[in-house]
Amino acid sequence: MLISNLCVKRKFGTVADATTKGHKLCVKGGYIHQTFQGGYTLSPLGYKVCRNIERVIREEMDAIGGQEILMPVVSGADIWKESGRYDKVDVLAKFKGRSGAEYVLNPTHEEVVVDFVKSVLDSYKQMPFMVYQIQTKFRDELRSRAGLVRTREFRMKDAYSFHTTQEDLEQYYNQCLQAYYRIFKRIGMKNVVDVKSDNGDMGGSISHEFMLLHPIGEDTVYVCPCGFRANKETMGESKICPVCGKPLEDHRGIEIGNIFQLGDKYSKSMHLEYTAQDGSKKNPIMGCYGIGVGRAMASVIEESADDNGPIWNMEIAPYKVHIVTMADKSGESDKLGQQIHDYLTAQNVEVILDNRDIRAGEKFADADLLGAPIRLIVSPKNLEKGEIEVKYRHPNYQSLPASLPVSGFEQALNNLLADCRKI
RNA sequence: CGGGACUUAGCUCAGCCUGGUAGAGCGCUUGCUUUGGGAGCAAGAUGUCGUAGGUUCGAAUCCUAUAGUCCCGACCA
Repeated sequence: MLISNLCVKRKFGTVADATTKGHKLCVKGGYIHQTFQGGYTLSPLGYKVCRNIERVIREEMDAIGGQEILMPVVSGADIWKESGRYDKVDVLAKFKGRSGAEYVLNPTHEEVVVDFVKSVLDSYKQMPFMVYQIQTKFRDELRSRAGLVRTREFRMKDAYSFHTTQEDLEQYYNQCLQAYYRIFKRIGMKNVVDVKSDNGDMGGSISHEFMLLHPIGEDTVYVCPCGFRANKETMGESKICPVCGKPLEDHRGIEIGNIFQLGDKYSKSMHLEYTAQDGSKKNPIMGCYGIGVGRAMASVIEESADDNGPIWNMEIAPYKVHIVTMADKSGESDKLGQQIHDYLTAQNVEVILDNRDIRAGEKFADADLLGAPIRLIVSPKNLEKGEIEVKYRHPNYQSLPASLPVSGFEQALNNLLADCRKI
């Protein structure tokens, strides 16, 4: 891809209405564009990051036996009335069709998934299983905030598991909890903790929130050096650790995921039954597991960025390699830049080439905003030495080579990419 | 949903108090000079001044209504 053709507008100067560093960089770098209050269009750049995060999520969900499905954004009001949540969930957006039929925009999909599973589940022999989707949610919140951190429409991974016993649910719930840590680590989050939380309108018993500890977070997390953690709601007024009795530390947290043990709340209210081994009809025990994809993306930028732009890792960077060619009257730099670009494209490596006839400073500033982990600088100065200069955006890569040979760059680049993926 | 602020060029804003027919910087187009961290000079294009009413000879400017956006708070499966 040529940077001049990239359908992304990077901006100079002040970004009005952006209050956090990450939000500013998302707008400045052209990752997102606000379409309405709480609703964003993802540019090719933003959507690449989003899809990379989703790929990691899919791999980890599949690894614990998840089966991907796709449910509709809209559903009839009937299933929400059946579950009893139609008048209870105030973020539920309701509307009517021309015929007067009542619809909802699903803010979460317990009702829809139970309706689906009713069409599938007959016997205890089919359980346990988990289905998940990555799809758009709409929640009619009164206010959005900080770009993708808090929106009204957003991409979400929501997973639902079905079990014959509470013990089986708990075992799977812990598996899922571990999978969540793997996901957050792979997409480059550093300071993530899980805290016990209140189930609220979701019902059920145990639930955990995954919090990225960060000053811009909207939630308060209490953390004890002994390892105990809880969110403010579940602790009430107490600020003393119930485990060791020491005072708890306050942290702000961004809630990037949550998992719930739902029990039989939905399977019972919506009459989802299976035939047990003894021939009796029973309601499955359910768990549900959510991750906000856009919020995860915003959180990574908040946590890992410098003043010039986001710092992506190899898993989620929109482009892995960013080639900058410098002014060169002989045309040799552009020629080699194009060769490297074509080689990487053929290798299925996401690469972007900046061969614009503009000053170096603007190219570097743009490269910082795109945040590719590997930057190759092709210039007359470097060509004289027979080298391609390499710069790394991610601090973990700084020990890697600072240059590659021009002759045989293919092999050297392959090795470098392999090394980067390992770190 | 309570409190506060805002809406003028693609973006960031000035102009409004004191009414007289639209401005700057950035971006964009063209040319020349530049070219290792957002360059310089010159020329050029771009607006129903959020929308609808009202006052007035005349409204971006004053009045009313309405829509949208932002911030703080509350809310948040």
